[in-house]
Amino acid sequence: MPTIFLKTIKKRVDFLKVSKSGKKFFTKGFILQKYKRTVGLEKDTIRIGFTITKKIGGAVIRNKIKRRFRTIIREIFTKYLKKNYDYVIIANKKSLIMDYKELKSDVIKTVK
RNA sequence: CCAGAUAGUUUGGUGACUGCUCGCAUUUUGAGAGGAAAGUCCGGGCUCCUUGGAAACGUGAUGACGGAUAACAUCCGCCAGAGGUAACUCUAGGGAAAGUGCAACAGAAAAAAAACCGCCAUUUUUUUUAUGGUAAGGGUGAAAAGGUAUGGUAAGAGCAUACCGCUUUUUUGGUAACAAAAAAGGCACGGCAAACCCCAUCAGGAGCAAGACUAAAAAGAGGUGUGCGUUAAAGUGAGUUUCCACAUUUACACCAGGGUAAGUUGCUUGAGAUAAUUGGUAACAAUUAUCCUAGAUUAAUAGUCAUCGCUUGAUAAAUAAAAGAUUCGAAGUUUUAUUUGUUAGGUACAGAACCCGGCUUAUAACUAUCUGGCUUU
RNA sequence: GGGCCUGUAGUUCAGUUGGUUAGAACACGCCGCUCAUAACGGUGAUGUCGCAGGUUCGAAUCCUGCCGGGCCCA
Repeated sequence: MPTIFLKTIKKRVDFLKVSKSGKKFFTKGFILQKYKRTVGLEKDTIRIGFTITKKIGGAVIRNKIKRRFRTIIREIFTKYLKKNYDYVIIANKKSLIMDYKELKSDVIKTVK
């Protein structure tokens, strides 16, 4: 079993690729997009990105949402996430009010 | 106790588990958001345009006076005006006697005055009408060419006098704005310059996505046409024009072709912070000592849970004071204050992005001093 | 991060420079025409001029500060 690497998506092009050709899952707090990469440049890595628009709030609120999602992913990625996949989470306004445990269970459901 | 004014401080703590960025370094240790980091409204540093010097015009900004500062539209002091019972606050606060312009409607008249209703005189004479005097009163308007009182007059009027205001001059105080006093002038000189403008002072433009380097690729050094020899051409500085100076020999136009955003650097030691002393009313300056205090780039500085603070409301108990009823007294009742427990909330505004000095806006809690009012002694 | 533009009826725009009346078209309401609808004709309403201060006798317009919307950079 090779070790799994976690990386973040940083380029705009990658985000567009995921949103165009990936599968979408909707929940109360966020939208998840999933896409399997064909190029084998980075083997055995999971890449994840976050999209939080300016409509949701100021910089403080956006940062807080991002941190919460990041910790959730860090806790669960070894168990649930598949390698060679790209994930993008688009956050909603409700994700700020929602409970941490509730949000975590939602993420696990959609990732499967 | 209530209401207000000014100045300042802080930005919750502890623990557990799981984590992020940078530096040293090689497995551990050190550091890690703000008073506004915000808005991008001003002023600088820094970089490029770029390898010079000056003048005129134009454009923009600022505007009492004196200082502080690298600089400013900032700050300090002071003056004037306005607001407030007061503490205190606010003011784009030069020039309307250089010129041009504006003032709808109303009103007789909106600026070298003029006369609608009036008032008065003369003529006529019951009145009307006409001519002249007048600007007290009425009316219009945001604004009507000093105000009040007395005298004076045909009626009136700075026509005269007193006080106030205004203008000019002198003296005194002050660095100055300005203030005070005295004398003179009978008043000639209304408002708007955040209308054009005039005066004084200042200002080149663009911005760290500036700019520099590395790698890759392509080009440079490809083609065609036109003009061409020191008298000239075009260039160097920015908005325009002109003058001087400078260095250069090819210059200009068109066609064809390439590149589509990688990395490093700029990047954090600076008009730096803290403390003391000295000078200054103060802003601030000088000297000495100590300290190094974020550098990300889908963008770190935290997430979850527990608990303790702080604070608001509800509720229960205890203690203290007051009230009226009953009255020998106590318990009990109501109100207020304090303490303790339980429970439900709240714990702001908000996240560095090259760096500083301000301004403006958003906001939680606390402290000190001062002012006014109420109550008690 | 930096630079720039723009906000007026329900919608699309005039008016702003140069201060004293807020307008046009479409849409909307009512009436007429029609057996009925549309079209057509008549008529009517519609605005804190993005918000808050200041200058002025007077501000959509001039000045200052906020708020919203949009664009650009290598």
